[in-house]
This record gives sequence, C-alpha cells and structure tokens, in this order.
Amino acid sequence: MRAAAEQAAQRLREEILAGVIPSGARLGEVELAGRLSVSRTPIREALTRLAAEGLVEIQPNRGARVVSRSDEELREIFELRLRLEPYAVQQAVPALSPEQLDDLEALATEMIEAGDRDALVELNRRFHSIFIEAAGSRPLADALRGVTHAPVVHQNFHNYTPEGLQRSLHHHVEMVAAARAGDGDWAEAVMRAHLYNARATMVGAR
Amino acid sequence: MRAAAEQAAQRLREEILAGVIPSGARLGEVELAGRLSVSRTPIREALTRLAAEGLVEIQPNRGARVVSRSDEELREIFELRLRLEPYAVQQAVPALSPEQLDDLEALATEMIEAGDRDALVELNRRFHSIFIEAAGSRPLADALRGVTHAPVVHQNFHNYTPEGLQRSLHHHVEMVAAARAGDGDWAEAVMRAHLYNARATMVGAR
DNA sequence: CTCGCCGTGGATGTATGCAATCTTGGCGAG
DNA sequence: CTCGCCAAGATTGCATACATCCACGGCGAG
Repeated sequence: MRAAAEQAAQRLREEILAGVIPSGARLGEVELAGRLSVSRTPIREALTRLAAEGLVEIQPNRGARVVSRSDEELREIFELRLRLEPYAVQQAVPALSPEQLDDLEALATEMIEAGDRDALVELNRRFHSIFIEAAGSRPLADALRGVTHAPVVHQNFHNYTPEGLQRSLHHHVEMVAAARAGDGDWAEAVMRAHLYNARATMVGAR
Repeated sequence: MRAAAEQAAQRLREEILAGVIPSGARLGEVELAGRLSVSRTPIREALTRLAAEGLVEIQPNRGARVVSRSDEELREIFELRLRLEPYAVQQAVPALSPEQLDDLEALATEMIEAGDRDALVELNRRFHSIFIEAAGSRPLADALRGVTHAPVVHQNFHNYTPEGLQRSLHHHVEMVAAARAGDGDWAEAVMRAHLYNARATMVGAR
C-alpha cells in the first residue's frame, strides 16, 4: 500500500478538499486510474482509505461518491467538535513545544494577512492540527480526524460574514496568547467561542 | 467490496474482539487468504477497513498487526467516551422506539443472568450500540466506533471486581428506567457514573 | 570474536484478466 | 401515453501473475 496508493489517496484528498471534485460526484475506478496513471488496485486502496476518513462513500457494486453532508450532519459535527476540541486544546497547552508555539503564532498572523479565503482553509487546518497533535492522544486524534479536515471547513470559510471571519481570526491570536501564558483553561474557553462562532455562520444556533 | 471482503472483515473483527487472535499478532495476507478461503485482494480490503476502525495497524511493506493499546491510550479512550457517550444517551432517550426500549431491557436483564463474562462483552456492545444508533448522528457514531467495540471492553469485563461488575449491570437497568421515563438528564448521569466505574477498574482514577 | 556486507527467501505492492452485478435505453403490453 | 420487462454496455468484485521491497542468515574482513 505504498507509493502509488498513498499518492493516489493524497491527490484525491486534496482535490476533494479543494473542491475540484464537487460534492456528490461519482468516482469511477477506471477514470481515476487513467487520470492518475496507475492501475485500479491502488485506486481501490485509496478509495477505501478515503471512505474510512469520511471523505467518500462506497456503495457495494455501485462505486464511490464524494460525500455530501446535510445541514443536520453539519450541526452534529460542530456538536462533536465542541465536546472534543476544547478538551484537546486544554490538554495540548502544557505540552506545546516552543517550535509549535512559534508555528501557531506564524499561522495566526499569516491567516490575518492572507487575502484568499481558499488559502485560509489549509492554514486553519494546520493551526487546529497542531493542537490536536500536541494533545498527544491518538484516540482523540482519530475521533477528530473525520470531522475537522472535511469539506465542512472549506464551505464554512466561504460562508463567513466579514465580522464572523474577523472574530475567527482573532480567536486564533488569542489562543496563541493563552497558550504562551500556559493557561489551558483560557485557551479552552477561546476554542469554545471559536467553534460557537463558526457554528453560527454555518447552520445558525440551535 | 462485497461478499468476500465484507465477510472476511467481519470474521477477522470477531476473532480479534473475541481474543482468538491475540494483541500484537502478525496478520499475514497469504495465511489469512488461505484460512478464509478467499484471495488476497478481499483480505487487503478487510485489513484496510479494520485499520480504519483502529483494530489493526498497517505498516507499509511490513504487513498488518493487531493493535495493542497502552494503559495511557486506555485512559484516553475513557476520556473520549466520557465526553461523547453521555451526550449520545441524552440525545437518544427522546428518540428511542418502543422496540428499542424492550431490547434494552431484555439485554440488561440478560446480562444479569449471564454467568459467562465472555458473553457479557457482546451483550454490552449491543446495549451501548442501541443508544448510539438512536442518537441518530452519523458523525457521532463514527467517532465512537473506534473506542467502543475495541478489545478494551473485552479486557475491561475481565478486570471487573465483583462489586464493580454488579454496579455496571445495575447501571444498565437504571438507564433503561431513565429511558422509559423519558428523562435524558437522568440517563446521562447514569451513563457518566457507568463510565467512571468502568474506568476505575480499568486504569484507576486519574 | 565482532561487525558489516550481500545474497536468498518470503512477504507486500501493483497490474491485469475474468466473472458477477448494476445501469440504461428501447420495446411491448395495457 | 405510461409502466414494466429485457438485453446490451459498462462497472465493480475477485483471482492470479509479476515486480518490488524487507527480513534474516551466512560469509568474509578487520
């Protein structure tokens, strides 16, 4: 499961997250095999992995499709993130290395300066990933994987109002400050606000 | 990805959860293919899926092994369950059908009468699954899948003290009562106690 | 005697052929 | 005209053959 399969999975992942392949699109094995210049076997590997990540959906004998999330599912995803990510941040803060703190700060400032909202998606993903990684819990990381890197975030950033986006970016900066102060409770509170703000622009409060 | 692959995945899952295949055991593709009378292709499919569920671990060019969880990971798993399952129960209670309530009650009483602890594992899994399913959130179910059906539970049931086991079984009964009363808050509280009790026998309180 | 190199055996990774299943367009009955 | 059936095409699912990589043991140099 290496070179070809891994590479195919990575490319498909990027294309799906970037929106090049739209939600609900059919993913034919032969088409993908031809386009990525590999055989169908690694393609099947890649699709199985992406299915496990929740990016695509495989129906027996009917092929794979890019998942499309309903509004209801989006709300549920935020409900999950609200229960896990603040905890992750709190666990991460005491464990953050100086390099990770610098990375977080760089990402936070870079996001403020970035004009393109597409670029924000990737920066945002890396920002949140650092906290999750630093929390040092593989079960936690596994549970969050499916709900954080999903196209949800992409769609979310395009739905932000200017004020909502500003708040979101400011939350990142504040979380870095809380992390530098070693105050996990502070960071957790900001993360909660961060997610509530995102949820509000996404699906409206409950 | 059908008959053969699905069936192979199911059998491997069962054997791993039942402890027939010990933790850390190597899973050779040819060996499994021969034993399950299918080709290597569906075996690879199955292993990829089980890896996604967190039951096995695949190292490139070095095959698959059954995962073995450290005490630290077990603690993290309970931390996750404590944050998700009480919420799941609360969401599930208003949505439970009469049939599901009957099933829950049947499982709870059956577990009290069952003598064999191995049998308890499966009954317990079904009990918790009903709540998770009734919660009606696929993201939530996905997040919980990896931490609930894992060999953790199996090991846990064998570690219970007689008193701890009695408490655990009683919690199930009480949860059914709370569910029948339509009181989600009550059920959530019992679930929290249920998990704390399980965690205490597993790894000790923090 | 110890360490490092290399060859061999076995396992995984990939490609391709064949069988089974599903989709679809058209045709006929009502 | 609508609905249901059927056959052809296409696609997925499985099996097998070949290529590639890794683990392990023997051999030789120091």
